[in-house]
Amino acid sequence: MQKMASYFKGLADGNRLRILNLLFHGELCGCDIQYVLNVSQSTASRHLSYLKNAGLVLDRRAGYRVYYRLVQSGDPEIAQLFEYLVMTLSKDKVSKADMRKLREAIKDGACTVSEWKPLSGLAARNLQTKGV
Amino acid sequence: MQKMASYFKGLADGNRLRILNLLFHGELCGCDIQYVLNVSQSTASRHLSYLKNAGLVLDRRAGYRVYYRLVQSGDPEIAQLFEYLVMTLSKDKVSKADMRKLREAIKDGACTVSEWKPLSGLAARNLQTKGV
DNA sequence: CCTCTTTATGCGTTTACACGCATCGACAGA
DNA sequence: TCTGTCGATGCGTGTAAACGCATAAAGAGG
Repeated sequence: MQKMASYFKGLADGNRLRILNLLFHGELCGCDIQYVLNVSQSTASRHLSYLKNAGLVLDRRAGYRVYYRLVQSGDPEIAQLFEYLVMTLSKDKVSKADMRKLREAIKDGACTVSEWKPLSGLAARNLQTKGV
Repeated sequence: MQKMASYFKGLADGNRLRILNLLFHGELCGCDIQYVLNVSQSTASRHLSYLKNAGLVLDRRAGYRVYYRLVQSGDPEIAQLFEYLVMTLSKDKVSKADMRKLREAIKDGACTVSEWKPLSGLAARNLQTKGV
């Protein structure tokens, strides 16, 4: 019961739902998530922290990046929850826009799924985000 | 997206999950919910309020009681969410205990589903709850 | 060692819960 | 109208969350 509440606490925020929606696409590093959501770095990091603590997301360090991924169905309850989320979020307007933005970013050289071209599009995008 | 987050906010608390679990049984008045959860009256009332505002629960006044029920699938997203909850909560230890307590209460004369025996077991239970 | 990129965290501010106590308001029945 | 039962709400307290800014920490690569 407390575990269930913890899962739902993790989902009880628009930004975190957007993050999960992106992670259904696959493993992502923090900077790409920050870029798509267009929030401050600390906000992105903290939301990822909450998702980890809620037991919904795992992370993995690779160099100076950290890659985040969904917990892989240790729990049947989580697996079914993710099924529900995929089904529901896929119809959402914001989710669709985020996915488009993510695909664009990947095409331009984001650092997804460990096969990133280092420091190509990313640095430029960060400058852009900061309005420089 | 914001609507989804609102639903999950409604579910992000153990007591509210317990309430929803009870409401899967059917319409219930506030006093019975308070009795089963064994929380203060204000706590029960406020949680019911949150569930209403989250768009998960409806209420109906009948005399000096208010009956609460689940929103009936106006939204396919809610219907599927409830399906998930029924499936998941039914396996939970606390949920099972609550359901047992509710059935006992109904047998003893609680005011469920509009066919209540007025003021029989209920007043006694309230005194009991208050430790008198 | 120094610098750059990425991520985590301390700080302050604001808002939202969570809880019980006490009280008010709504209603039914005498 | 008076009383009893229910439910909502104002109040105070304590905790947690959300956000950005600034800074530290981790790692890569000169």
